Amino acid sequence: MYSSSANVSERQAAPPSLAISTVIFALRPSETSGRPTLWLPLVRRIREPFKGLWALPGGPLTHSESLQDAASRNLRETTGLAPSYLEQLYAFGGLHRSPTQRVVSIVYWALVQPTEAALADVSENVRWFRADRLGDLAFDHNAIVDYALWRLRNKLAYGSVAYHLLGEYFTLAQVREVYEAVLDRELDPANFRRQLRSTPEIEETDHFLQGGKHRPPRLYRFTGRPGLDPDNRSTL
Amino acid sequence: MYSSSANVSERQAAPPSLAISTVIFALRPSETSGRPTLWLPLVRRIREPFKGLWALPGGPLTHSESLQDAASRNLRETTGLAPSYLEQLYAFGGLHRSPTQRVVSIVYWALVQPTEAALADVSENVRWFRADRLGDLAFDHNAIVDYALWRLRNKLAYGSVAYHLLGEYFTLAQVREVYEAVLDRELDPANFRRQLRSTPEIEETDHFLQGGKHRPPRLYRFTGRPGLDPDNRSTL
DNA sequence: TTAGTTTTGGTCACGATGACCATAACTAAA
DNA sequence: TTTAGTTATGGTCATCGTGACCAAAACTAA
Repeated sequence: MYSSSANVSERQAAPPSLAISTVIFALRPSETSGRPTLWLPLVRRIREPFKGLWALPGGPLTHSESLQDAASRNLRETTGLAPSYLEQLYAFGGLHRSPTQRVVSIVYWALVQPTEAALADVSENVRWFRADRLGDLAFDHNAIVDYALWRLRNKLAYGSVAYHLLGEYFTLAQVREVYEAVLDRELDPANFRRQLRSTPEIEETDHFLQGGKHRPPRLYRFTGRPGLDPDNRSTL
Repeated sequence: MYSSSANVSERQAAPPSLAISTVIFALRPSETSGRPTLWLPLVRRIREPFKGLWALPGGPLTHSESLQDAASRNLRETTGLAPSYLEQLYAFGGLHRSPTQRVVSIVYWALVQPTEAALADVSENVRWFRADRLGDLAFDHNAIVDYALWRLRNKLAYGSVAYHLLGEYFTLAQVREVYEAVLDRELDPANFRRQLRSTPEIEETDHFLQGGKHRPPRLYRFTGRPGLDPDNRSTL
């Protein structure tokens, strides 16, 4: 995907190549505490440059698909996942991102629900990592993940994006755990509850989560629509 | 720039071409009311497609420059302007943006100060338009400008971007006029003043604006730095 | 029956905000 | 020189959202 058989002079003349990558977030229980934590899938590079290192899923842009379609396809092909949320993150085009070739990467970020994430393909060259323990990645992918995390935290604090990391029905405590995992700080249950109950996009249901160890919490559902990206504006 | 001499089959095989465009905002006094208003420069297309229509300044990405450098150069070449603020807006990659060729445009948006804007080149093929009276533009550039306006309003309400549309020294009323022009609603002078005086990035000076018709207002200056784009993170 | 934990509802002080009033300070006209 | 007009500036007041905190309700497990 990033490789080329052209020689140096031909590369100088050729336009920068265009690639699509995606940062995919999902919640998984921590091995230690069991509390939900942010994870993301990476693929191992099987060619130079950075052969053997882990990298974001990505690939070239096919001629017949839009940017968002390319990101969605890429996500499906590498991990078998269908995202519940997909948004463009940034176009990275620094001159020395790849040592062998000038590459401009248009990066998307996605959220997948835990039921989906459980079905994700895992193989020798595809593995999930905790978002806060990635190690050194190929290219500038560490900086890209950092920026994606920054965006996720922003969207979480401001917008209504947490529900795309959960199933259709959820308890308020589950939403709170998402916030606590992403923002990395504890939130007061009563105050958090008050805020969510004042947002019209959160709908109370008549069902309760059974089987817990304590008082059964009420189940809620999210009735809002995603934001207003240029890609998604046609549907409004 | 968007043209190609390749035939249909060659275009199918070729990768999508990559272009940089910029949405450039500046304040100019309205012809009618004299109050500051948002304007932006457009260039007339001299080739098909959309020959004769107005379009955003743009061009191809040179091999030896970063995305931001390309946007900056493009801005300078078409309008002679140096921006005081420059940020990536979005990568537009719909399949049918151009009828003759698949083009992916990475769009930046910029703010220029009024002293700069007064020096801007104007010619037969470069003209300034009021942002709210553009008419039909080439390609999907109307949608791009709409999105840029949305971003500008967001950054204005949240971040500290208004000062890049003003000179080094400004009165609080001038800042308020920027907000009123961009957000298109009147703001209470006393309340607006209270807010600005509570932001540490606004510094009071010992000078006053002379020559007005009424009580001379105090001059302030902005001491903050722009945000934290991926492009600008290295400088932090 | 009791202890332990979570869910849920409530109070309170505080800061930010919008609506509104009043005075200060300057220009321009009378 | 006086006066009217306009902006700049300072202030009050009610309201709302928020964080800190308390307490009862509801369920499980011992």
